[in-house]
Amino acid sequence: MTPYPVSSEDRDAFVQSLQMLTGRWKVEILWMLSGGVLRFGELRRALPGITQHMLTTQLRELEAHGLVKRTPYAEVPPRVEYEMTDAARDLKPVFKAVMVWAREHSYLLSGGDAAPDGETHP
Amino acid sequence: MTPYPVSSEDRDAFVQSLQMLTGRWKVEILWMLSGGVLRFGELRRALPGITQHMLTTQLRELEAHGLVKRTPYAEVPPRVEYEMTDAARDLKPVFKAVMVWAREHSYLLSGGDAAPDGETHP
DNA sequence: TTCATTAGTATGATTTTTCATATTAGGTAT
DNA sequence: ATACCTAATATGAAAAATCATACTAATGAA
Repeated sequence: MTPYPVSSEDRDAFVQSLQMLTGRWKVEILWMLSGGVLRFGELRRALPGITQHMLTTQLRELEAHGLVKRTPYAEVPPRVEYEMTDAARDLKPVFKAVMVWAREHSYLLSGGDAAPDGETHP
Repeated sequence: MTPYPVSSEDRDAFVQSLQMLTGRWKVEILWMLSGGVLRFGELRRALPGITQHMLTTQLRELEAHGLVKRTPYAEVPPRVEYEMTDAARDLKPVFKAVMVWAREHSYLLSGGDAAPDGETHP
């Protein structure tokens, strides 16, 4: 009915999903957490350059979007553990699809060094 | 070798690919262009709320990233046509993977109305 | 001549995002 | 009592993204 291959509802869902991953450190945080549970300080040390404030806010946003689970312990000094949710783990096919695309079109990415069409260096 | 399921190079490629689609109007522009070639003014009218300046800059960024092709004609008044590139069309599997995820986890998205686990309202 | 049209560019304001630094609470160890 | 440790908050500055408005060039139509 529309000239477009997808509905505008689907487009909106796509935009929303994209926004869950939009943020200076979110993908890197998820990448770290894909290795297992980490506490706040470990995450901080694993992400050189991030400030405490940014780590807190990015984690809170990920948590609000249901991609990260936060577990505080009633201890002193405080201990708070972070881990991926199942929803975040289910993003793997998305990640894979992007990687397939990125490999196919690596010439569009900076830092890489491939030619547009099955071309290798002589 | 690493505790992570993907390499940091893959993570960087993922981040870069994501950034190509990051921008207030980029997905909506691509969505419009998925219906076929459009000239600047048509695109502008099709995107209520966008300013000329934003449309220009978003299109230029998409073009620089190889997702949009720009074809200016030497006419007066000027005519410039925009269309998706093959690379942009190849993003379809990514779009599909995100949609599968979004449907599975629609309770995480705002605007929707599904329950977390195969639950419907009584 | 004057006006209308189109795809921009110029300029500045506003909003959002990110960064930098300091401070806090409350137990534990000394 | 004092210093220490951790996760977090407070505050303000800087940078980036977005928005709002006005202006331009060149030709054809009136």
